[in-house]
Amino acid sequence: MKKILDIISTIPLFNGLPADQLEAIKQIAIEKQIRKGEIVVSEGDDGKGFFVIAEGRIKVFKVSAEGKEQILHIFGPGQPFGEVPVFAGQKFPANAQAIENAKVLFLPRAAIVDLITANPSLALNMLAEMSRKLRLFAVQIENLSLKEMPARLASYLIHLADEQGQEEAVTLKISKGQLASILGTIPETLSRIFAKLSANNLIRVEGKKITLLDRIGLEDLAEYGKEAE
Amino acid sequence: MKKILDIISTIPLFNGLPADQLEAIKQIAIEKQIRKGEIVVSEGDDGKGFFVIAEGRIKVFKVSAEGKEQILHIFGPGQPFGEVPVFAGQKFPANAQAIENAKVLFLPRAAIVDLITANPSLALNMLAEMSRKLRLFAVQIENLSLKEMPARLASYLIHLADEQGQEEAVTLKISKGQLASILGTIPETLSRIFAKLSANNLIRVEGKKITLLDRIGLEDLAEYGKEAE
DNA sequence: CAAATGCCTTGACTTAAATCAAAATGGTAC
DNA sequence: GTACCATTTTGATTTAAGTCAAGGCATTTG
Repeated sequence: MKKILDIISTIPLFNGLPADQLEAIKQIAIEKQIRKGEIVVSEGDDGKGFFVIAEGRIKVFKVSAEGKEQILHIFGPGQPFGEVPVFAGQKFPANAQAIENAKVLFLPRAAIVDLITANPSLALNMLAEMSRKLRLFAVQIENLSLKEMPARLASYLIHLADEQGQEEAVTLKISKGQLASILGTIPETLSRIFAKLSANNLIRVEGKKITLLDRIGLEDLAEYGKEAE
Repeated sequence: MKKILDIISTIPLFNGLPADQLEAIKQIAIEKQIRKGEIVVSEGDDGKGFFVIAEGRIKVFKVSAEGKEQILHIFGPGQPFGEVPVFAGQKFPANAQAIENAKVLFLPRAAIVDLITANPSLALNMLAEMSRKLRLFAVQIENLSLKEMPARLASYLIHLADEQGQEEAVTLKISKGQLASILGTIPETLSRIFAKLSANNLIRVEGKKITLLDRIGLEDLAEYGKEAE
């Protein structure tokens, strides 16, 4: 159990802020415990501030009329979410739910706007954060619209390997059902795609551990939507 | 043919800036004429600054290995684009091409960062701009992943009606082929969906003029993916 | 240990949308 | 007016992915 100030000082968004400003953030931050499964915000809620995760993970997602879920992001410790309504409009554009027990800091809108006004480096950090999210969304749109499921899964596995700094094996940190929701499909289909890539000797699946047997083949699949000849 | 300063002073992004700062922007802005069809930036290009449109329209899009296009945005006069690499990473995440003869202002990275640092209101305007884009992307992901084509088209038409302040008839400002690319499909499919909605008396299509015959029915279709009983 | 629950996989079938091909339409140039 | 090019529409077919249903596996819980 860390102190709030320790948490705040390690959050990338607040990098470069002088100590007195970190102290100011501590003063305005409201700590909140969230249990696994709990809804943090619902689409359409008024956004009176945004959140930074201290512990645990939060998924941000949309739901269709039939109940199908599309995950937009999964955020972990140190990451902010829910900034959109702070700066434009006022409603949250999606839902957020804890997928683990979590602790978040809530930063009220007015205070944050003041801080950004007073601290150019905070403004630039925030712009960098939103730019990264825009980039990720652009990739997600590309994947959903222009790639078939096998290519999407291959992309995801490569991305995961890079992220984990692994060459040959990656570990899923989420359930396969949630992976399906990230990739824009359903568990049945994902299961079949896993089976297909395994049959083609591109990967080996052992529970949550995925071994990348043929990195080149996966990259071709991710890029061109079919295996190299 | 307007003067640069006139253009700059009417751009929402620069709202609230003092006259001397507008003058400073004018000094750093580089004017560029772009002919219809010309590529402004390609995915992967180094981003040494971003653009603001003075005249004309620019589409921002991704392309698949097979050549299918997904339009992410179409921007018009007064709108900035290409900010992502200014604040995070340095490569453009997508392509941009003029769909009309256009004039853009290019704002070099270093100068813009200085301006934002010096002007909190510019920082907040920029954050608002990026927040709007994030919101639009979230909607686009929702549409691509969770809605079928008829629902997507219905959503788009309603959105267009709101935007144009029209109750009953909207005018497409783009070709149907490009609309298909916005909606994540191909012209053949879009044409069939138009025919289907027409057959169900939800709309009447006369070239680029679409009459919304049954707003309630369209809203139900957009929301639930089927017509009301 | 057995039962129950959640998660994942497999099978048979349906369906929305893409593909391929061709015709129709509309505007522009000569 | 006729020819040409773009764009859009229509038709026949294929295909990727979703649906529905059932079964397997594993983990937790009484």
